[in-house]
Formats: sequence, C-alpha cells, structure tokens
Amino acid sequence: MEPNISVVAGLIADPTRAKILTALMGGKALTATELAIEADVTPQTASSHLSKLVEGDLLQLRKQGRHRYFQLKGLAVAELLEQLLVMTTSAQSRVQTGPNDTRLQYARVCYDHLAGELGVTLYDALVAKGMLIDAGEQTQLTEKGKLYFGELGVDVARLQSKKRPVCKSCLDWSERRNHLAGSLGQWVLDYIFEKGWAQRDLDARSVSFSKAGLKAFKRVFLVEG
Amino acid sequence: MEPNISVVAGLIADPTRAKILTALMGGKALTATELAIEADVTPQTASSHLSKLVEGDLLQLRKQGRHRYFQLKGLAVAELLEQLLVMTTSAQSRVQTGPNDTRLQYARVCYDHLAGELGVTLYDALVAKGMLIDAGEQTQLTEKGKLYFGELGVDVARLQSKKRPVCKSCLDWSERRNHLAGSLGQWVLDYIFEKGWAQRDLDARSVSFSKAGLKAFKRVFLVEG
DNA sequence: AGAATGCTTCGATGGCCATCGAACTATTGG
DNA sequence: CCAATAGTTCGATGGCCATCGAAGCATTCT
Repeated sequence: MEPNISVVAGLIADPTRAKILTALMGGKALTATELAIEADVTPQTASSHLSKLVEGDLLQLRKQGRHRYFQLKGLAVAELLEQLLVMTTSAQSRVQTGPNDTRLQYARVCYDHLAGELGVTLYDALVAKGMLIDAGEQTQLTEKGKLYFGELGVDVARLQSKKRPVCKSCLDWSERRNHLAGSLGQWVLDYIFEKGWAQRDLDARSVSFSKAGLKAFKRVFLVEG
Repeated sequence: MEPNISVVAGLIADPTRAKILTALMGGKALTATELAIEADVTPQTASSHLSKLVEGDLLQLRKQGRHRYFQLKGLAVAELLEQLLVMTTSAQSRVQTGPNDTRLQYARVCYDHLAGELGVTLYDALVAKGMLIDAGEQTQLTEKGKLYFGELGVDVARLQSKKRPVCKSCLDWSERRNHLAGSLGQWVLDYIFEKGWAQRDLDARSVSFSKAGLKAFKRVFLVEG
C-alpha cells in the first residue's frame, strides 16, 4: 500500500548511511571524501550510499569545482532525524552548547564578502526575517528585503542593473554552509568597514570586530543574541 | 558511533513491519493474527516481526487470555511515523484518492487524538477563538481556554499535573498543518466517542461521524460552517 | 479429556545488498 | 601536456534476513 515509508526508513537503516546523515545534521555541507572518512568506509562505498541518498531525496548535491558537497535536503529530513534521535536517546538530556558569542567573532573575508561563522549567521538571520529566500543555490531578495536594504542606503535598482547577481549563496570554506555573496554581500562588507565596526587583520583575510562594532552589526542586521 | 538510529530505522524499513506499524497508528490494539492478515503474511512471519518490534521498543505487548495485543509504544513512535508520512507524501503528487482515502483525510485517529481535515479545523477554530495560542510546537492553553474546557467537564488541573503535555501540536500528514495532540487532544477524541458523535471504522484509523454528531461536534467546539 | 484456536520456535531457502579491488572519468595545477 | 586529486562505475564476494513449512506450546471451548 505505502512502501514509501519503508523506503525512506531503509535509507536510514544502514549504519554507514546513518553515520553520513548524522554527520550532516550540523547543517554543514561535506564532500564525498570527508563523508567516507567520517563513516569509515572506502570512497567507492560512500559514493554508492550517497547516490542512493540523493536518489531518495534525503540529500541535496551541490557540485563545486571538483568537489561534490552534500547536505540534508530540506528541514523535514533534519526533523525526521531529530525525531529518531529523540527516540533513541531517551534518558539523555539535550544540553545546548554554552554562550557562543565568543565563537561568533570568528569572521573573515571571502573574496569580497563576509564569511566565517558570522557570515553564516547573517545569512540565516536575513532568511529568518524574510529578507532573503533561500532557494538552493539561487538566493532571492524579497520585496521586504529590498525595502529594508533601501533604507540602509543601498541603491537596489543600480545593483540589479549590473551583470553580477545581487544575491548569491556561497558555500563557506570553514562552515560549509551558505553565506551571502553577490553584489549585496559585497555591499555589506563595505558597510562594515565604512562604519568602522571592524578592520582587516594583518593576514588580510580575517576580520576583527570591535566590541561595539559587533553589537552594532548585530543590531542593524537583525542577528539575534 | 550511534547505530541506534539505524536500528530503529531498520525496524521500519521492512515493508511488512511498516504495514504493521501503520495499521497500529489508529491507536487501537490489534492481535498478532489480525496484524498478520493486515500485512498479508503468515502468522509465523508476523510473529517474528512482532517480537522484533517489541524488542526494539516500538511496540508494547499486552497478553490477554490466549490473545496477544500489540500497540504502539508511546507517543514518540506515533510521531516518528507521522514524520515519515509527512516526508513521503510531500514527495509525490496528491492523486489516487479513493473513497477510503477521502474518509481518512477528513477525520482519522492519530494515535489517541483527532487528525485529518476535521482535526486541523478544530485546532484552527480553537486558536481563532483564543482558547489556544499556537507557539510552534509547544501550544499553550489560555486562561479563557481553561475556563471553556472546564465547563465542558475537563479537570484541567489534573491534566496539568501529569507528565504528558496538555496541549501539543502534531503535524498532520495529509493536511500538513497542526492539529491538537497532548492529553487535551486525547480528551477531545474520548469525548467524541463518549457522546456517540462518531465511531471508529473497520480499518481502525478513520473516524465516521453521524450527521447529527458532526453538527454537535461543530457546535460544541466552535467550528464554523 | 479432547479438539480447536492463537501463537511461537526451528530450520531451510532464497534474495537482497553492503563492501571493496580494479579500472575509469573529471577537474585542477603546474 | 603530465601529474595529482576527487569521485565514479563495474563485478565479485560474503553476510544478513524475510519468508514459510513443520512442529511445538498455551489457552479456551465443549
């Protein structure tokens, strides 16, 4: 009648695939090789599992150069795995990690926009507030977002007239999650330096926020915490 | 690291066991033979599966005379199955709605509370009338709601003293919207049967309202139309 | 007590599938 | 171009397990 649920369950039932899925629960995208190492199998075996998981709509594949990044496909998959974890870790309390404000300060430049944990947080916050729509690789700026950035002083129409996409999600090197790229991402980084919230470090890649600058950044860009 | 989740998933992965589990989603306890017929296998095969499901803490066994009654063990199991149904029904188009399916979609039992279109309508109506506050997964019963249900004969204080949450929203697999779970949801379903407004169908999941019963239900629980 | 019903255990069979070695394709970097 | 890295497909192997026939245990009915 409905073998579908057993098909999905069957995908999770294999211990190796379960390891792959739980490894991806952090939200980070991982490469095929990394997942093979994580699951402690050869690349061939991992490849077989990964294609099945993609075929079964549990994972999403994003090709980037010679790498293939995998991540959980949609919130429903993560929730399903959560539910399974709830079942199996009955007595274990789910303790959240402590204040992550200190770790949040890790930030660096990716080409011309903000990357690192803070970049990812920014991206997530803008999506959560309805400014952006995360549609896989193609990120959309909503009408609400246009208004919001317009009030901050962005000439949205001018950005849109250029060839370069306004919004683009870029897979983060360290976080392996989306952060904001495109001309809007560039604008945000420029804005940060312009306001004096932060400055480039000597290695020219990492970005140091001042205490007040970080606070202002979070306030203006709707990042909670 | 944690093969537990693959173990649980493996229990659901077998099509026969999946049939058994979905048959038990009605909340009604069924005998081993009934489940064998439902899953279309011999009693020996069903027995093997059932012992595994009990061993894996997905089913609860109750011996009664020469019968062995099985039912889902706890709400978490039912929620896990619901979550799987949410995943699998979202992937495929909404066709194939025979007469039995439409009945199931209108009103059915989800473990121990009312689900389907009518369940969702009830939930929405209670929220609209200010009896409940929809706050994500944790639904709140308002003071007004406590008064209202108190007049219907609910011992709210007793429900609150129990471990199980009074209100809880449960995602409906056909409607994909919240319906009322928790001990209050259980009370509502009991009330419906107690008043004779409806009765369980043969398939043990769908709920048949009489014409007068439906009218009374809508009147008492503030559902418009 | 004897028969019937409900259910389980045992053992054999057959099919599915996870795994890895070997060989291949694809992308990057000198 | 060649070398290196990333990942895939193919084929063989081995193990796990769902299934059911046969037989056994348990409970109830008459």
